[in-house]
Amino acid sequence: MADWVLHVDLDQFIAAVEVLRDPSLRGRPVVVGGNGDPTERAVVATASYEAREFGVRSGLPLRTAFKKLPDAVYLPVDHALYEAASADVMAVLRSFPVIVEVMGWDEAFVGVTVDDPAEFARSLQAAVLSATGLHCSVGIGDNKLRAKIATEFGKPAGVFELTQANWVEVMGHRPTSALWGIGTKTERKLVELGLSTVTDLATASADELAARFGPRMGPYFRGVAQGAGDTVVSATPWVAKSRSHEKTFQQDLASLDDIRREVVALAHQVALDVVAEGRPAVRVGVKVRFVPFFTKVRLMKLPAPTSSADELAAAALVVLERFEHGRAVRLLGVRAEFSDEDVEPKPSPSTYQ
DNA sequence: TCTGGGGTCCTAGGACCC
DNA sequence: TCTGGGGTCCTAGGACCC
Repeated sequence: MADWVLHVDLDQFIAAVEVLRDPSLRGRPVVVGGNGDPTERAVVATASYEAREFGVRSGLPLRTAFKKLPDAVYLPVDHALYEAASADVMAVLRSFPVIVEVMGWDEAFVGVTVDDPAEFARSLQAAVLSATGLHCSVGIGDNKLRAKIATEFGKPAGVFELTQANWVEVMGHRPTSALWGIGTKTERKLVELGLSTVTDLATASADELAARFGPRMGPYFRGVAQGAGDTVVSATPWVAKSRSHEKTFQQDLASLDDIRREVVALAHQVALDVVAEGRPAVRVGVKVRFVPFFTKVRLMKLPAPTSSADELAAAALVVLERFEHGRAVRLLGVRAEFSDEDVEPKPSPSTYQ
């Protein structure tokens, strides 16, 4: 028996849940996003595999998707429906003798001690499918990083194992953006340092990386390229460090009065979440995305912690005054942050194996 | 192409204090 | 004299992920 980290990821989760609700959608290109109106300012939340064949994928503006695929089915995002489906899936996972760490609506790490992790992964898939009608892919790893990356190779509905034994063979030649935690920006900076592949990064100088990316991130990136990762799967419930609401306006806001009114409305929404958390906010932030598309954030420590909607709104207005106004606004956001105290410290990236 | 919404973590610089 | 270095708090910005 050995300890394994499994990563369970539901296939095209949102689209799959919509097909369960309306089986007539099966086999058709389905695009979920915004209010379901593809002429609005919004992006694709999930596209079914049929839609992905036409280049429609998560993050694509709905208007662009509509140009590529005018005949697809466009649906609004239905949070409550997906939350319920997600809870059903997590309950199935928890019915096994395992530790389940939920990572979002459609994915979780599963810590398990078994002889044959592939066989166990297939039993998880079968149980999820029979209980919920949803397919999932499972990555098997000797830590979270490898399990998470393995899942991509298992899609759709498959199982893939990635450990120290096959890491270099599978990952060594790939671009660094294939790693979890390295995106396009960091990939580009690494290429500038002459580091194109995972193996390049894994064998790079830790000192040079620290000089370029900082004392923690530099060595952390190198460790990721070596496949190093956290092995601890924890069922401890997630505790929010902040709560926020933001809104993109279908028409840009030009008047300061309108901007103030929307900030107050967002602050009141945030206050509902703060009250629900049962902890007062200690900082308030305001985000403004000006036309054409540049974003600024200002934050303020509150004179005293509060959960009051009026106090949060008043603070948000004070922060709002600190922006340079004059340009039209396409997005506003308000965020409340909670105290770091009383929250368990997370292991820092440098403590990874 | 005309770019959502909700989060987390790291870095860096200035203010302030000793 | 007008120079030093360290620590902490606060804020802005960047990057990444789902």
